[in-house]
Amino acid sequence: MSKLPRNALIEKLNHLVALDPVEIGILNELCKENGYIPKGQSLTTHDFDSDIVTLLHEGWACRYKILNDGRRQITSFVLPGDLSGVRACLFGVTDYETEALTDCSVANIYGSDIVNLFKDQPRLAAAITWGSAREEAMLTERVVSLGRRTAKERMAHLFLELHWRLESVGVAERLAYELPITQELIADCLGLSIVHVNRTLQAMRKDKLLEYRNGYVVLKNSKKLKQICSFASDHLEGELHPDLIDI
Amino acid sequence: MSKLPRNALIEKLNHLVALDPVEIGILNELCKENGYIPKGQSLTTHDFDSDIVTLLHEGWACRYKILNDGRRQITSFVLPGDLSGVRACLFGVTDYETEALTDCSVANIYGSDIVNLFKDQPRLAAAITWGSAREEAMLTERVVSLGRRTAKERMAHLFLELHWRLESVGVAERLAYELPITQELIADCLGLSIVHVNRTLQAMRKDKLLEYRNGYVVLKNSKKLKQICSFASDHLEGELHPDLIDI
DNA sequence: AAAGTTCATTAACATATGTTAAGTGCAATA
DNA sequence: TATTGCACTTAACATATGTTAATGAACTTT
Repeated sequence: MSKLPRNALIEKLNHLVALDPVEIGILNELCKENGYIPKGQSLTTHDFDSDIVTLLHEGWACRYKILNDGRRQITSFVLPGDLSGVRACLFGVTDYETEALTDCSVANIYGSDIVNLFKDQPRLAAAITWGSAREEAMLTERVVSLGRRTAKERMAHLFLELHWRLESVGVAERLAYELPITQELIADCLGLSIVHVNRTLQAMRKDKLLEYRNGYVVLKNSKKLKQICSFASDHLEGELHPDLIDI
Repeated sequence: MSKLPRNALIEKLNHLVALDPVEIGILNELCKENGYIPKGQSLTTHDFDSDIVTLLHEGWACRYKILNDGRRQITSFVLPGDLSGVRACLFGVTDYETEALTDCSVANIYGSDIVNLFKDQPRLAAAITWGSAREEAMLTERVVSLGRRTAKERMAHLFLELHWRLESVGVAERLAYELPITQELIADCLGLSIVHVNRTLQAMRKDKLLEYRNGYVVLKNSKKLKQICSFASDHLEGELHPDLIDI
């Protein structure tokens, strides 16, 4: 048996439920088929026909929508341990495009295997549902940012959220991480212009809040950053309902 | 046996899966216990202790977050047929407050009954998951609005979305509906100031796009409204994965 | 090494939207 | 009938952020 790639999904779900060896085996079995997606390529599946859910092992992707005149809004970043295409798989609809921002190594999971979890493995199904719930929580936070936070606050929040997420799958250092994207992408995520992202970033540099150069972020003063945007991560934690723990 | 209230949840889920009589029976059984929540009261449950999921039969509520200096962002409106507190029930966390905007009639559902659906009724569990997925889709759309749409476009989108949702549970006329909320709430939903909401609203009135007076909305030119914000509802539809249909 | 790309940076200027504040109308209450 | 209060409206003014455009730095390609 060949060596398994480090499976960030398992690591992530393990925060929620203590997975038993059988469940870990099932997940590893699901993720058997590895794939590679070059930077720039689409990950979107639109219906049941291409019945594949993608698990990101390594790399970055993003979900976005484009308005008819070209304005783009990034709705979320897809990081290691995240699944892409669950909704398309379960319900045959997608409402956004997904694109690889770097070269990505992935696992291709058969949609029907995910579906079968719902029939046979309620604990794992619940854990995956929890992944979706966490994404909903992050979307909620993004709504708050875009609706009511200033540019600086949005920025602080994004950088902290990314750090938190990367840390929870073991891809960040204590106060730093690689951010392999352009300022234009940050702008499209935060609902700002690229020029204003640059301005804001420099102001934050000057204030010794963070460094961000050459695709590498250092949180210089994470306490202050958290104050600025009242960052909280507790709602991204969570635990399984008692009745679902023992099955 | 007393007469059951019209159950908007069943109506909504029925759009996704053709529920069989047994399933309808199960849902009605879940929703047996009726309740009443006066305007202004909180609906939020924060943990497993108050293990209750609320189904809104009649009335309006909203989810929101408040920043430390008082800025408020409404993240979603809760309409008849919507469940409140599913995430708190399954995972013991909430990340927003929920408040009744009008007097509400509800059903109180035991959280553990919802949990049991995951164990015993995969189709119903999937249908409820689909409800969450739909909410995620609406959140995504709100992110796009707040990030990249102008005030007028946001407004058009909100009014169309509300109409679409109310229609899908049979609470709207063909081109009109009751909107029992203030302009301040609309502002907090669209990330605008109350003054600018008023300005925009009047401009849209003058352009014969819509009427909105005395808590009653009339879409005067819904075709134009849809053009303005490129409104689409297909991603709110959806169907169940073939493998889940026959169980 | 020259030419072309892409991304970051800066400056000057434009504008959509926010803020403050005053006034109107209506419904609830006394 | 007077009074209060809340939501809506309007106007004058303020500002955070957008737009356009030019420049520089680092890479790639030829």
